[in-house]
Amino acid sequence: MNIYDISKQAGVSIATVSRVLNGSPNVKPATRRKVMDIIEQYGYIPNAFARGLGLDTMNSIGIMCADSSDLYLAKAVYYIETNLRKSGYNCILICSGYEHRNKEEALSRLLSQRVDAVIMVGSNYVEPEIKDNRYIMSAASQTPVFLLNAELDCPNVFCTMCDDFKATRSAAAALLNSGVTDILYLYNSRSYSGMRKLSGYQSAYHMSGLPLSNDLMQFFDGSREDISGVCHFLCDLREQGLVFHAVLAAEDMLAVGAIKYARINRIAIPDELSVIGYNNSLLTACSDPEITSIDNKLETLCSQLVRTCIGVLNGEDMPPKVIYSAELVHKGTTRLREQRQDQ
Amino acid sequence: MNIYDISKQAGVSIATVSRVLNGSPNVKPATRRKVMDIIEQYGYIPNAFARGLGLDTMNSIGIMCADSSDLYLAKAVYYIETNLRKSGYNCILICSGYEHRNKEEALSRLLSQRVDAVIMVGSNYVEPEIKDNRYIMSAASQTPVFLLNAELDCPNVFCTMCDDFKATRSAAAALLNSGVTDILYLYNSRSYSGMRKLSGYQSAYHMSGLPLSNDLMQFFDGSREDISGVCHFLCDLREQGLVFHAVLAAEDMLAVGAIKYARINRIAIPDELSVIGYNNSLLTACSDPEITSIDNKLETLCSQLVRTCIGVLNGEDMPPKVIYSAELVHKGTTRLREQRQDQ
DNA sequence: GATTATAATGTAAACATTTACATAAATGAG
DNA sequence: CTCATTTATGTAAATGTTTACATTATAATC
Repeated sequence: MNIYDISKQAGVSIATVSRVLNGSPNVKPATRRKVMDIIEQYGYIPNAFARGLGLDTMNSIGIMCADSSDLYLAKAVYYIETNLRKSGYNCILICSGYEHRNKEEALSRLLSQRVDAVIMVGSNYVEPEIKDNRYIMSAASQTPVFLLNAELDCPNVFCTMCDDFKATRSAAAALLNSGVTDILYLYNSRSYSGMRKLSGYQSAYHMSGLPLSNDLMQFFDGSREDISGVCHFLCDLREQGLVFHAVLAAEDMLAVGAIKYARINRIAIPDELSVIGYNNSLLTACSDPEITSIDNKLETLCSQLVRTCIGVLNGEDMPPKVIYSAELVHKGTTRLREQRQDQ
Repeated sequence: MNIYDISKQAGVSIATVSRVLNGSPNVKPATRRKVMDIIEQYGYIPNAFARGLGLDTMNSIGIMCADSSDLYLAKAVYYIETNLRKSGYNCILICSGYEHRNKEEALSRLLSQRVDAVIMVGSNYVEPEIKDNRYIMSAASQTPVFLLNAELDCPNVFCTMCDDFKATRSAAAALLNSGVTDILYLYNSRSYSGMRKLSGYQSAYHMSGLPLSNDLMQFFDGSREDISGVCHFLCDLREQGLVFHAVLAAEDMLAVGAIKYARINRIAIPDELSVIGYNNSLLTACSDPEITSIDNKLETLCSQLVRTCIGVLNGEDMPPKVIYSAELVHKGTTRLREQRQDQ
């Protein structure tokens, strides 16, 4: 069943059928009705591949993320897909994993599918080393690339992100202001944005004039689901004599691990230990007490990213970088003085 | 840049270029090398739409799920995508939401994209009423449909599922055996599988000969992220005088809510209240104590589903229904007697 | 009613592949 | 060296749309 069959049945040319199908205004209402009836009657669905060939697009957009089962990334994918679909786009999803080789492969796969755009979800797609981002720049020369939570200065690459530096600095400063001077910074990613967060933390110490020991910056090298691993990691640090009265975590799951650590060691929260997470995800609500966390406005970011994307695809002039501010959401694991808006 | 350009540069016909591209064995090694060189040199990527038109497939498979930001569904999508990609398929993801109308729309959207198969992720796609499943059956007449965690007897529909009935019955029976006779069954979905779980619970009471009050089966009508809503819901029940010494939850988030409820009311877990979740997700590890939960082998289910799918697409004869058994994973919120394997 | 402008429809080319079939080249057997 | 067989390559049709351009029908103007 193709457009010729329909045209024959309806007694019109294929051009007219095509026009009806595409809602062209230049069709006599009676003709439109006649054609529509035949289409309905036969349950005809136009061939999307032929359409793609003719128009050089199937209105599909590639979404890459390292691991869509990650709570945060999954939410991002959800928001992005939902927004794109409203504008008539379909999403091809690829979970690339965290290894460079696989990211590269995933990207080229999307390009060979001739997607209209590529959206890279997650800060892990941009590495601190420029040469590691070549593959993105090269892709961008063919197809516009949109980065969520990452920054890359390159033509045809559009970034939508939160100011992680400022957010982390602000959170650390709030802790320092409240009198906690030994904040353990716990992180699990050395991505561009991971390093920005770390810098924010360091900057808060700088600004306060307090000394910062390297021991207070700890990298947890484990799975993103291994909460008890985080807990043990902290227990080990404590046994090694490290003293800290706050944990500032680069991800909520690390903060959850810190809560467990505190409970095991009978450390009172927030009196003896403050904990701040990052992302303000569902995990913060599972814990008891609920975890103070930095909310980086994922939903806002995603809808802005999609807006930028649609704009670019419509040929509009769009800003290459949009930056939002994150917000510290106060819950039960901190007792901070009035939040100071630091510029 | 198309196949003609390449053929001209390489001094061969387009058929030969096509053969090289598709790894046909009937190409002289020297020719292959020559063509490959030109392809590399020009960075030629074959047009996927034209290929799709010629072959009537773009090797893409539609994945529908209600909400890919749901922890459990996100994991399923991840496993399925990863497995499909290994076999060379791309995934078009649509988050349909939970409403019938939108599910229907999502499905027809996938069909009009001419996917090779549709995978419906989540028990919510099959409703207890047969007429509500017409849209699936109708789709199946065009394209094979694969259901995860749902059951529908219809040609060209293939189900991969866990025996939720047995799993829930078994968990309830274990609680009853351990001496807890007032188990609150807490659920938040009336999907087919949701009702199967409920039946399992009821069956355990039946088998034990104990009476079962309707008040012990409670439907929580709220968001899947509203943990404190669950907590309040339980507090209200308690205030209304409902007595229960165990909560058997149809989803982990409900169990987390139960933990919060217990903490607020200073109810000791597991001594005064046992809690069992469902899915054995990350949430069970966030809670303290960690939550005993029914693990329905999501990873196994997903890889089996994909195996079935690939088999069907390869024209092999595949079983229309594959059922696995779930497993109760004992953690800190129960103290059960030796687990009895009930058939 | 003729002329012009506009609206509706049709024709045919273009999009870039795959593949059945035809043909040419290479290899092997006698 | 010839003929048969296998291997390699080429030709042309088929896939199902969209759309520029051509043509015809309709409406508007005088």
